[in-house]
Amino acid sequence: MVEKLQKILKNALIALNIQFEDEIFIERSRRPEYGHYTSNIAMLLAKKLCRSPLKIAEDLVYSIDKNAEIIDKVEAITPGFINFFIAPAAFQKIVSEVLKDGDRFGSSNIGKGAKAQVEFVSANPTGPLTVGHGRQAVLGDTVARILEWNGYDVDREYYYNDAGRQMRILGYSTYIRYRQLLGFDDVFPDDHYQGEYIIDVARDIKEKYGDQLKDDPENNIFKESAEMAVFEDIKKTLGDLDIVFDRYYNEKSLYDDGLIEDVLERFKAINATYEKDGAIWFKAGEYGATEDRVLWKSVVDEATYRLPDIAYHETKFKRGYDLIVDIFGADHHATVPDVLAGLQALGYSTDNIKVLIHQFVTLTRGGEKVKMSTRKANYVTLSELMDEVGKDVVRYFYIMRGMKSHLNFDLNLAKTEGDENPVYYLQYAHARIASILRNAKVKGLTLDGDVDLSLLRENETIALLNVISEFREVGILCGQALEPQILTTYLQKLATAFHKFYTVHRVITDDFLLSRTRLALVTAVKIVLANGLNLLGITAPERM
RNA sequence: CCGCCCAUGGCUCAACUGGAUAGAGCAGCGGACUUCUAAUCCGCAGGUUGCAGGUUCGAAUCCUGCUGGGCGGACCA
Repeated sequence: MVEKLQKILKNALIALNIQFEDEIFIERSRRPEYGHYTSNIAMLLAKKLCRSPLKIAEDLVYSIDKNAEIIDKVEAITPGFINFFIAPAAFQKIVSEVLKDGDRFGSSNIGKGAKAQVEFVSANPTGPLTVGHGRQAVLGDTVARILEWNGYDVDREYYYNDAGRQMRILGYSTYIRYRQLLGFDDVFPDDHYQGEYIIDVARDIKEKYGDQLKDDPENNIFKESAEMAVFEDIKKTLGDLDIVFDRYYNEKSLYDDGLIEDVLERFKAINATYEKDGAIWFKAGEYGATEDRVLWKSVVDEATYRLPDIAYHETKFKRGYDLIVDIFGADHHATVPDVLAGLQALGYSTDNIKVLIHQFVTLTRGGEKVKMSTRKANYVTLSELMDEVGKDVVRYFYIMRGMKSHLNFDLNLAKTEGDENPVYYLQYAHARIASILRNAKVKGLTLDGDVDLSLLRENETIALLNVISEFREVGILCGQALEPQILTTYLQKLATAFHKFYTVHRVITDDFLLSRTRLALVTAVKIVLANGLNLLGITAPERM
């Protein structure tokens, strides 16, 4: 639709002999009086042509091909908008398009099969995922789904490090729990991991090894068992959210493959490093970052996290990804310029890296903040949240706000099954249609047979068709902006348009032709709702 | 001290390269179920878009300076 209008305007410009190279901007009108689509092109041209925008708009309207079948009416309005009123027939056609494309309706091929990678969660396996990780998990997976929907070949990747200090603490925490289970009255250090899950791991070790390891805190079994248990738990939680990673990338392999050393040597070779205070610094400032950074420590003979981060990101290029999406929490945003600077130093263009930074989550219960501390046992885990409110609500709540906003996750609201909960509003629309289809079937009414789409002409019906036709644009916009929240806003709009239609018009009546035609309409709505919900990883129920 | 993000009705949030009269939901008040699901719909009320300037035909959106909040600025990740 937009393309057609652009073409119509383009022809009008040519007819008036006006030069305009950029893409002609067409947007949905805000109000019904302004028609269905609007262009501000006359106002953009006003300065260049030194003429009143309204005059230009009027000229354009005059030159527009009135015979174009999709247009009912075109108006030029002060201060210079051109408003298009679309012919009902153009909207009505959308029904058959939806029915034809089915679960692919709205998808696009703007990705053209390019390889994309989305890296997210990337939490080290020291404990269960928290509600904080949840936002990133759902955001990342939804972005991945949206990219797939737009024709990208997407890999989901989880990057982790099981070699650091935190992991040693995890191992030692397990060891102490093990000792305690053996009856020793060891004191559990305050700053160690106090979660229940550690005790379970310790119990398993005790069952297998008895007290053989009681004086062997360095034994890898503690760390490895804990890590394995934690990872199983993380994967299960993610699986419950319908999130499956294609790859878990261990930082350690960067060392094993010699990539850390390799990157460092190349930095040195191009003189991008220098020594100061016994440490090796990277001239990040020369490559777009604000400050130089230490790459190799002097106090201990090891790299800082920045070096493996850079080496890791280089593998993404080497592995042939055309689009690289990183999802970070606000607490990691400071590392972004360093990684980008590193890649630039290595000679890569960072244009194809999109870094999405999301703000934090606060959990509230009845208006009161739920406090969270990672090491203490008093945080709410993602899996507990799932148990409490279910996958659909969790996914929806995480995605319904823009990622730049702080997310207020209201447990009470999430738990209500009533009208306050926005998830059910969408699902209810879908279930309601399913119910209509069941009733139709009982009465022997199916889509087999003639329909007359021109019967779809009441205000509520046209409004509904208009929203359906917007779905493709929304999908593409989401794919470009990588902002899933656009989709939730749209689906609310679609559900509203349907509910309004439903209260005014009956689908199943004695008029067979009209009934079958409306049945086609609501089936189309059902398909679009299901496609949208599926993109969000939310189930589209047949009954509620 | 420096950097990034945020501030929109009582609450939670929208607003698509800067567009027309800033929109929803919840909470409040008043209506609509003998008809395909009332988890719905309709109506009323609610706003100086944090403050002060600037840019222009036009600003919630862009720029500058404040105020208030979140997160960072480690040889922690």
